[in-house]
Amino acid sequence: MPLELFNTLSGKIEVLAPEGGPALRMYACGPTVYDYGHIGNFRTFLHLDVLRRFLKQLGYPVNHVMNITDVDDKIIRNALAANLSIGEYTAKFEKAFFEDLDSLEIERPEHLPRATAHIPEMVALIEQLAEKGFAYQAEDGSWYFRIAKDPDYGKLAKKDFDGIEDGARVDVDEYDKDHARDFALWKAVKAGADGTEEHHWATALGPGRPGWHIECSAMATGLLGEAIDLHAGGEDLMFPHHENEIAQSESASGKTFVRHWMHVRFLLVEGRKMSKSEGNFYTLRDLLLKGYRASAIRYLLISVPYRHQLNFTFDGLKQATNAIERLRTFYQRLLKGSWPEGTNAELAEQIGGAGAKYTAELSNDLNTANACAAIFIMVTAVNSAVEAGTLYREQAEAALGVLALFDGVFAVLEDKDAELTRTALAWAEREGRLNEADPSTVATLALPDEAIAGLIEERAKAKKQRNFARADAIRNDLLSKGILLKDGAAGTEWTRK
RNA sequence: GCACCGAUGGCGAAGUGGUUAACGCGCUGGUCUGCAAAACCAGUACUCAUGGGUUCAAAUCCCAUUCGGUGCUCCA
Repeated sequence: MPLELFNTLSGKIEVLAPEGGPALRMYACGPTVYDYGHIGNFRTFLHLDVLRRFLKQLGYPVNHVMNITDVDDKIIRNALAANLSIGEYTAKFEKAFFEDLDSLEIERPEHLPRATAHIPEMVALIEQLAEKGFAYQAEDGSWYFRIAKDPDYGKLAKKDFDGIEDGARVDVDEYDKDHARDFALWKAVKAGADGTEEHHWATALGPGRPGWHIECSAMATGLLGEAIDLHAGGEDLMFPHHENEIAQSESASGKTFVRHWMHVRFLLVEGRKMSKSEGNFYTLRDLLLKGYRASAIRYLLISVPYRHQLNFTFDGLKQATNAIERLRTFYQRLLKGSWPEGTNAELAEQIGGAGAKYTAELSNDLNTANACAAIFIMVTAVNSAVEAGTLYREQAEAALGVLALFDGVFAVLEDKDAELTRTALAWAEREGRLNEADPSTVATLALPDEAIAGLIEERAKAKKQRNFARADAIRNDLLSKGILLKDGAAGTEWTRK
C-alpha cells in the first residue's frame, strides 16, 4: 500500500515514493541549538519520526538528513554574552537536544550535519549563484539573492510577488540590495559597539557567516543530491525559509529541488499560541520535571494528525497517560497470559481487520488518530474475548503482532518513563533547577523498587491471614506515594500513577 | 490591514454530500473482587460556532458574522 501524503507544493495529496534509488531521500529542518527544545519543536520532529518509522514499515529504506543550525544571530549574541566560543555555547544544547530525542523515542536521522562543518559547500553554492547572476554583493560586503531574476519565486507559499517581477525590468546597481525582499546568502562580518568582531569565517566571499537559508540548500544537495524526494518542517518555515531554499537550489542546479513538501502545523497551549510572554512556553524538560511522562508527551503530540493544529493541555497529557496505561496493561496481559489452543474465527477477523485498518489509516496522509482508533477497537474486542474465555493462543499472537506494528511507529508500549524522569531530575539537580520539580514526583521516584516489593510481600501475608485492615493500610499508603497496586491471579503488580 | 487555515459531546479528537456522528479520556450504573485495581457490559452530542443559502439529501458545498491560529518579520 503506497503512502499518500499532502504535498504543500501541489496542494494535493500525492503518493510519496522514492525516485532514482531504493531509499527515500528526505531532508528536515532541524533545531537551532541556542536553547532547550520546546514541545512545539518536538511536535514537528515527532511527526517526522512517525513518517520515517512508517516508511520503513512499508519497506522503504529512508535516507534522512536533519541539519543542526549551530550558527545564527542568537547563538552569536548569546555566546558572546556568556563569553564562550560558539562551539562551546552550542555543544551543551546540542547534547540536550539529542537526549530529548532519545527521551521521546525519536529515531536518529541517518545524517545530522552541523552548519559550521559545511561552510565551504555554502560558499561554493553562493559562487555558483553569483556566476549565473542570481547572487550579488552589496556595499557592506553581504551577498544577497536576486528574487527578481527568479520567476518561480513564491510557488511554494503561493504568493504573488508582482512588484518584484516589475523590478526585474528596472536596471539595478550591482552593489546595492536590489529589492527589499532579496534575502541574505552571506552576511558580512560586523563589528560590535566595542569594536570587537563577531564570529566569522574568512572565505572567497569575504569575511562573514552564512545566511540561514543557504545552510539547508547546501547541506541538502550535498548529502542527498540536487533533486530530493521530500523536504519537511514546521508550517512557519514554509515562507520564507523553504521558499528561499527552492529559489537558491533550483537557480543553481536548474532542477526541481524537492518533489514533495510536508509541513507540520503548530500546536497551541491551552488554546493560545505558545510564547514566553504568554507564560505558556514549555520545554520537554519542564514537563518531565512537573511529573508528566515522556511517553504521554510523545503520544499526545503524535495522536493528532500533523495537518491539524493540536491544542496542548495538561488535561490532555493526563488523558494520554491513561490511554497509554490501557494499552500497556493490555500488552502485558497478552504477553504474560497463557492461552489455550483453539480458534475464534470472529476475533481472528477483527484482529486482522484492525491491522489492515491501522496501515490503511497511516497510509492516508498519516492519519494517526484513526490508526489509534483501529488499535483500541482491537483492544476492546480481545479483552472481551478474554472475559468470555474465548481468546486462544493463535489470536493472542496475532493481536501481539498488530500491537508490534502499532508500536513500531508509536513506540509507547515499553515503560521507560520512571527512568527518564529520574534522568531529568538528575539533570535538574546539576543545573540547580531541582526547585522546579514536582515534589510528589520526586517522592514517588525516591521510593526504591525493592522497598515496594517488600511492602507488597508483607501485604500478601496479611491478606493470607485475612488481616484486610493491615493489607489495605499498606495499599493506601503506597497509593498516597503514587504507587498503584493490582491484585491478579498471578500475584500483585504495581505501577506508578 | 492583506492572504490562508480552523471551530464537532465535560475534555482531546476523527469524519469533507447519503446507515444509529469514530476513537481515547472522564463521568454514571452493573458484573468480577474480602474491598480495590484491571477488564467486561450498559448509558453518556436527535447534533457538528452563529445566521442565511444550494441540494431529494450537509458536520461535510456557498455567502456573511464571531472567535482562534498562521504567513506577510526571528520562530517547529
